[in-house]
Amino acid sequence: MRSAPTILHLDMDAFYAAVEQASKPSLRGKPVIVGGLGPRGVVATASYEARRFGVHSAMPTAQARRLCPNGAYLIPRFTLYREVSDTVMALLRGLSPLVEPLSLDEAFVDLEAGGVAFDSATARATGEHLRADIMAATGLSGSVGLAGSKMLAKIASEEAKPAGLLVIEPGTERELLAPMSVRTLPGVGPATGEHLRRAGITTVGDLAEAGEDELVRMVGRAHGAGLYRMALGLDDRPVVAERDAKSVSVEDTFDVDLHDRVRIRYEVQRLADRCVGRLRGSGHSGRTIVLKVRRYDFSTLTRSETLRGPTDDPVVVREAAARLLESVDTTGGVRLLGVGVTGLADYTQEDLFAQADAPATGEGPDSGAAEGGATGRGGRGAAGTGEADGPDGWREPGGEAGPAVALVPATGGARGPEPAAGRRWPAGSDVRHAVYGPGWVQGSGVGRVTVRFERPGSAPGRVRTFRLDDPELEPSDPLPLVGEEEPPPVSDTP
DNA sequence: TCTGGGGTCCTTAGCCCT
DNA sequence: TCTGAGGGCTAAGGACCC
Repeated sequence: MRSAPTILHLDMDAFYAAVEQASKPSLRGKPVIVGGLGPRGVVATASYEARRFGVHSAMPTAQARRLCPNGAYLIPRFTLYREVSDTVMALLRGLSPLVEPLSLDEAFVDLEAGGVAFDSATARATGEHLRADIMAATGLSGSVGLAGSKMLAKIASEEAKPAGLLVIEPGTERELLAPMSVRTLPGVGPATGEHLRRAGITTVGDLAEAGEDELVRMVGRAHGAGLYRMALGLDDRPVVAERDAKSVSVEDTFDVDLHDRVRIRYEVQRLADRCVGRLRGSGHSGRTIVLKVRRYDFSTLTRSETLRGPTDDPVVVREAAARLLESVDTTGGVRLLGVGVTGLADYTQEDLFAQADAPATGEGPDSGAAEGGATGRGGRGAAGTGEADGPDGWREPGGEAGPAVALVPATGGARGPEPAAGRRWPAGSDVRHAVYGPGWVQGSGVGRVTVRFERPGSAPGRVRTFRLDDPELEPSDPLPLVGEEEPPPVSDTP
């Protein structure tokens, strides 16, 4: 705990939705919902306009549509979010070498280590400059919290939202925390919150009063002791710039529960390959293979197997995952499958034992192809190709995700034939038309795709509709949010 | 109404070894 | 030599976070 508020927490406001509004002028001031658009999708981020309708993160998209039927529903574009995030993180690293990113839109900064702030006044000035710099560089607003510890800085930025800055002066924290809900504290979710509520503990002040022994008795040793310290405003965790990954995993939820055992086996193999692709991409190998199965009733079970040594061999991971699957009863149906690797080694090493006795397998999906497609099915499935998954797991619109488009029946994944229409146009994805220039897909279906032609710096643009296979229309990369010159006005006739 | 994806950390329990 | 305590490892599940 420091004597000056020199730990800064930055939280970008409704980040994904704000990026979409910045890049699509017609959406500014309108409810925008970014997330999974399939039947089992959930909301990743809702703009503040959408939140007024009661839409919030983690809500099923179907429910959001009922609450806010006129909102714009878009799939996430992680390539763009990552670019914007890189710009923001670079600004933070200009303040201090000690920057700890928590996600694309959040980070801690140790201002003291950067030598830019040693007291309240300089810390506040630094935070205000930062907000202005982020706005200038990205056109987006972020909220800043400043305090003497990470926990308090994070609480401060939450209180400052949206587009604000709050400093918690050391010495005032207990008084400030006391009336707040226990749910304000990091690590207190629905389960712990309910547990505490049943014991009559609803505020941080109640927690402090309960005492450490009582809390340890209620929620366990580590959690109880940590909770008590947080209730007193004590938190001495340092800002850590580099964090080693501890596990790598991939999972898919299917639009329709899978029943066919052959298909389930095939999906597990695909996931194993994707997982290895990610594992190799990160320069790791791992020793423990984990299979995750969520059944029709949402009950989730995991099975794991630890190998003699770390591996990044797709055959080894595939076979381990297949063995684990054999111990799982899937007769009621499966809504999610996942494959993960833990016990990571920070180097890649051949697993000679396993390779020596591992015959290459090539089991295909040739039966059981009639069941539902994954919400975000990857079309390639080859190991080592790398993945376009975002850090929050949403798949990029690479022409594969897009339930806003007429869904093509699953045809057995990597080996299936191309969809009849040839191309898919996920809502929100970037396109370029030979005549009209850059735009984005507003929606598609029944053989047509509707495109709005506008760009980050332009006025709201016009909408046009094309055939799905229009040769003049093609997917394109996102345009930068700021710094692009306004293009000449587009002629109204082709 | 029906609940994503990728992580981390903690707890509990069984087993083996010292 | 037997027994118990305790540590390390593995497996499974749960809570939480963004």
